[in-house]
Amino acid sequence: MTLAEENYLKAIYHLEQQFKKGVSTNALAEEMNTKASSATDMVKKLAEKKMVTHVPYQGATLSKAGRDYAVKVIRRHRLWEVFLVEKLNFSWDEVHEVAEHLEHINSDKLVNELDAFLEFPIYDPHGDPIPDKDGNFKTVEKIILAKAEIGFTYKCIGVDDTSSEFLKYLDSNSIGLGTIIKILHKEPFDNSIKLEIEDSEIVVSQSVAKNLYLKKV
Amino acid sequence: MTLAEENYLKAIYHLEQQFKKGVSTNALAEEMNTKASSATDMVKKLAEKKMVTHVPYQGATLSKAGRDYAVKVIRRHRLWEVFLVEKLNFSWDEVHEVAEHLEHINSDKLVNELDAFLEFPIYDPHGDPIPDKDGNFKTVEKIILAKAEIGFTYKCIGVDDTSSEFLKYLDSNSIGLGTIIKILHKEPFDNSIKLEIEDSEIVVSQSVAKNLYLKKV
DNA sequence: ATTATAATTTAGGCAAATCTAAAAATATGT
DNA sequence: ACATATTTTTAGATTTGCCTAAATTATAAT
Ligand SMILES: [Mn+2]
Ligand SMILES: [Mn+2]
Ligand SMILES: [Mn+2]
Ligand SMILES: [Mn+2]
Repeated sequence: MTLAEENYLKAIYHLEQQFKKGVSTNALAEEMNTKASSATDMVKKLAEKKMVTHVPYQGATLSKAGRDYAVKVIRRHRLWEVFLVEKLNFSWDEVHEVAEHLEHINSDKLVNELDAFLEFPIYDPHGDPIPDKDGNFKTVEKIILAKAEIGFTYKCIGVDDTSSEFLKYLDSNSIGLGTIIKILHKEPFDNSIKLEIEDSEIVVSQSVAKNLYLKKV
Repeated sequence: MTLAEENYLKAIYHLEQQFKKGVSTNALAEEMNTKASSATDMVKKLAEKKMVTHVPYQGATLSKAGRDYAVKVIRRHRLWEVFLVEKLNFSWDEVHEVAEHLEHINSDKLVNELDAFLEFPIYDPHGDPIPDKDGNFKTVEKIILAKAEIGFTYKCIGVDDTSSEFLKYLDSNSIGLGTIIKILHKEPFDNSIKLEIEDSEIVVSQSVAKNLYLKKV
């Protein structure tokens, strides 16, 4: 598996969560920051390698082998993110880019020893679950802030967007994993939401509301 | 700098130590396990990027920029080797291959934090010096076992060949960094050498004698 | 000083991953 | 149902790093 193939597998995996059907060429191209024609080429290559099934014009779906491989790359990515934060003083907005490269180093001993060194972490710095050596992980029960109910209290347990910009925004508003958030008001006009965080009130936009994962407490 | 370019720069750097003159195309091709025509192509590319100077038919020489870059990659390589041995339970014969990949991840923060996390090590697991953040490192005073003098006592401080086969051979003969070795006899017939190591005597071949670095004690 | 040998470069091609532009298939709206 | 819009695929190029085979240059031997 080449570096590009691994990145495409991961992208297809993530997109399958959203669009339950086959992953469309356009969606894949957008996720990979390439053109649709490039996505088509790669999907055909992955199909030849039995990593995806591809019905022309109907999108791509991961095979068992493809999903297993994607989970393996995701395991590496998230373990390296933990390493960077826990051991090398990276903040959660700095790890993604570097992990994007580290995830492609293919050595079982490396990954499994890293896992042990980190004492088998279950979540990465963004609240995402880390698959174990056999690819198993618990799916996290979570709702998006946009769908939280007024008057209830939630705990922040994850983010969808892991861009540096979004994470720095959260930092500057004292929002992180574990932060307790009470929903005060939802503004129908622009879908913004007023929150209470540690006795102070803030209003967040719709794009924030769609990228923050919560759990009822 | 691409991955291939970085590997070529490192190879040229290492070959410059031996052949003080320009590095020949054939030597470079052999080091890189490619063909001479490929080496020529890459040398021309590196020359365009001002990383080497290339006089056709006369070999390649690193420029200041090229040497600095090579040292940077070597720093990364050796730091990761220390990490693998010190933190992830790798043995000295397992680290090279993985470090060969890790060395290409280009993040100053990553490398400098790793350096600090490892408490600024000076030598890698094979006794090679680790350049600091500014590319400075002490050259190690060392002689090759083949040139050691009969009757004198030495300390093993490095290896030239870092292949798994050679390092495992050393392990099985209780030779490692720091091992004290007395030269008992040099056999002119096949250039083998009889050594005393911790009260036991062993005979090593010429190829071993050319790959072990010693320091008089 | 030629000639033979060895080293190096050039020429032409290939596979991976990308692109633009054009063609084909699917989806949508009235 | 059919024209239009959108999505997807194909066709043809490009770049990187590698190859083989052939031509060129340098080195060694007589
Ligand atoms: Mn990646
Ligand atoms: Mn993450
Ligand atoms: Mn390398
Ligand atoms: Mn080493």
